[in-house]
Amino acid sequence: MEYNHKKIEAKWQKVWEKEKLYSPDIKNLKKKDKFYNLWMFPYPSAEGLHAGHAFASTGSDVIGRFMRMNGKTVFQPIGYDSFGIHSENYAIKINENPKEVVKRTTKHYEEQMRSLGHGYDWTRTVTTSSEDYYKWTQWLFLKMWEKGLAYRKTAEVNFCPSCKTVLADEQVMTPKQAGKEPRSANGELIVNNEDLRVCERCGTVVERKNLDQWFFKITDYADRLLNGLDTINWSQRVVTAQREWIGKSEGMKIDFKIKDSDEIITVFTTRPDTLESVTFIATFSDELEKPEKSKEKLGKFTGKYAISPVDGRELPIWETNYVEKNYGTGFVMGVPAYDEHDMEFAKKYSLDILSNSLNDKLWDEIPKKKWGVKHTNYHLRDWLVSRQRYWGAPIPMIDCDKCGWVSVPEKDLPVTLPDIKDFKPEGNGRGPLANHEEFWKVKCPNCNGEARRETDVMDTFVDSSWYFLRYPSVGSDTSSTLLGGPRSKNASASREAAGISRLPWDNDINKNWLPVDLYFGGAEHAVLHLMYARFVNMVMYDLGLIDHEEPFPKFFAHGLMIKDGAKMSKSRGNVVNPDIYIEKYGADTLRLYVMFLGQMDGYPDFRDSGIEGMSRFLKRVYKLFTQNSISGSSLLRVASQTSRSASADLRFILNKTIKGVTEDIKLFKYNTAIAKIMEFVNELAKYEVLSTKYLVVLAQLLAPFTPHLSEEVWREILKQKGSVHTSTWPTYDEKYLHAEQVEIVVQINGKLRSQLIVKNEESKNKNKIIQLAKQDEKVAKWLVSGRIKKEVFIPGRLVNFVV
RNA sequence: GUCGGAGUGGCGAAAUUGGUAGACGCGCAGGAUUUAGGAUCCUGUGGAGUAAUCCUUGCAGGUUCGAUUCCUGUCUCCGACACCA
Repeated sequence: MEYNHKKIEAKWQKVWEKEKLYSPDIKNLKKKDKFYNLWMFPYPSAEGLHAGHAFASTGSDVIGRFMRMNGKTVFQPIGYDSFGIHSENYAIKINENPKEVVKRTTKHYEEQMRSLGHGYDWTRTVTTSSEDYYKWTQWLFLKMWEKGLAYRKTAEVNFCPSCKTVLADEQVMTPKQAGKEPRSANGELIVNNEDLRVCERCGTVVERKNLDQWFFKITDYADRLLNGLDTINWSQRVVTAQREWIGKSEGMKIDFKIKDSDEIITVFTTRPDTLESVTFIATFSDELEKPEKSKEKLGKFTGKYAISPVDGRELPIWETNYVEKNYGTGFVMGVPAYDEHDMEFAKKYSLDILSNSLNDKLWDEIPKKKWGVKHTNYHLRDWLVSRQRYWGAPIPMIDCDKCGWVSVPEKDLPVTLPDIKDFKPEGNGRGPLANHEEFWKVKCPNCNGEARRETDVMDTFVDSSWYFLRYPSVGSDTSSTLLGGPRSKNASASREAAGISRLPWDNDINKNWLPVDLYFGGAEHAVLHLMYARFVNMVMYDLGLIDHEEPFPKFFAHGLMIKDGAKMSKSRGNVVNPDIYIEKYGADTLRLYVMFLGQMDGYPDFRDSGIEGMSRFLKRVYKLFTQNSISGSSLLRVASQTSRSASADLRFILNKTIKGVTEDIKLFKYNTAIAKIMEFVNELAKYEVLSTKYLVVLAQLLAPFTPHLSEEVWREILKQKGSVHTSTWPTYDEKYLHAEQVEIVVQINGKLRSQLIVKNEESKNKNKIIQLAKQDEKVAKWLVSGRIKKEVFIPGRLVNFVV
């Protein structure tokens, strides 16, 4: 019997779907039994999934299957982050409407993800660009507005000249961080400059523009976002990244009077204890050249002086290129003696340098004498959410000459994104919808007067900030019931008509299923999606709409797959298409291979020769099952060994393997878990006839990694009841965890000289072992020349003679 | 610059209260089978040496009976933040 992966995989994928194996009964649940297993949903790109996605998503699937076999009710949903710039940019490139493109790409993604054999609940998917989803994204905006967390202001913002839209601070990074070659506005490559700030999506150098934009007040949540980090179990590097992005620094705002004027300027400092050594005041300048790395500091004296509140000294005020306009107050007190930047500047412009001793008392004195107040400053800025693009959720706001900005009433949602042909961004500061009067010309919901609808759409990261709250309720008729209200569809429809407040999720369902038990995803979202989602979740919590403050108590940051020494990307041409390998070797082989490559949080390099080895392994495994068709007895006939007590040996190996594999999976150490399964298989292969119990366990241990093959042998060969995936994970017995015989290492001066094979019980007997060791030929040779100064004995492990 | 993480065979990697370095796999070599190739199976495989033995976890030291593991210094690579006051 040959291992026919195509037949086996297609067969069980159908059966599982028919049996609803991965669609839990969402409403009947004991909370302690649930396991909400979430993988960051992908945006459906035109190229389709690559092997890197397979690596990450399989890592998530393995733990889901493991938890299911450990008695949990597992809910593992999947969806598409299909709204936004990433999808739209591609549509523009091929000159097609994004709506049409997304239809195609999501279909392709679904086929690919199904072919990988992941245990997704396909009855509950989410597509952020569908109307029944984005109306709730708009609803979210309304909640932000009602709570005073959405506001409009003119600010200097980042503008991508290629994407022709503004970007949030988090979406602007160095080319390296973005993984892009930097380009100028006209598309030319820029070489040798690591310090540029580019668009996260396209790598184009961003411009700064003063524009009127919509923001979410995430800074109101800075402290809670920071403190919450202590309560969650996340990969350390992500916590650190988020902490640094929030960038809390505690200090003071201190006022300085300006000489011969009523004006007052305020500086922010974290070192009020240096106040007595201030010699100048520095501020930003719009004219001076923006600094680049190691560029020298420039300054221009303003002619004005500030007065030191401590001693009345006159401090020259300088415009400089090293003070940030958008950080603190825009004014810095120059303390050359205690700050290297100030020192550099002071030296260059021959400013005074004063090094009075530090004065800790100033922390109390300054507020007392009303010179200043305690102040905490954050690096985090408010989240700029408007985009001058087409492919996103229209911002549900209306601008009325009489009433000002008025929100669209909830009952009027969604504000439907119209089908238009001219969806390309123009870069004039307004989105494509601004060209469509039929879209923006509306009556004011307040006064019924002439008004204009907002024509910007929302940032993609708003779409993805709440999708995990939606999944469990998808497909339930109750998904849009009143908060705590009756569940009947009619009742909810009539209330909907009446415009009564509703929720995007079923509250009863969400109470049971949230928060997410394990969130699996890439670390590149540390300060983007992961922070936005926490923020939105906290707002929902404050509104009393959910009852958990942190959406992801546990987050695992997986690594990134590498090919030929570089991150997979289309531009490098090193993208590995999993379809080819699934076709040739099967999903199980691919899954097992990518899990075996290296650590889940590492950077494994994909190789063709490696997957062939894995294919050989699975063929051997399959053969092991088909050849050993059931002895029924627990006795073994040994094929290639003349071993003493084969049955006891195998029992020891069995228990050791179960223990090791179980512990490794819990720690996401899939590579070593698989290595242990391989050792087990190598051991089993030595026997001609095997008791079923070993094969049953083998099928189970493999099940999270190779779900199809395991199911095939479980049901068809081992004739077990039900699915292997709902079977109970094997347990081990401590009493079988010691081998009959153990090896004792004998060292002379710490160097390995011999090994003794002894009975397990004897291995802990110091006198006996030392005596045996001394008698050993190889050891004796080393002992003749010297006198034993010391004998070190580690029970069951080693003897070391110091001579 | 600051703060993290890492450096182990030809390759991907294992190994932590300090106790056989290189598990598992790839690759390679030899053999069996085959008309041949492929596939499969068996054996070997860190380096040097006929061997005894010596050397080997980036480098240099230290602690210890014993160090990939702990300490000091140093180099390299990767990541986060970066003129943040």
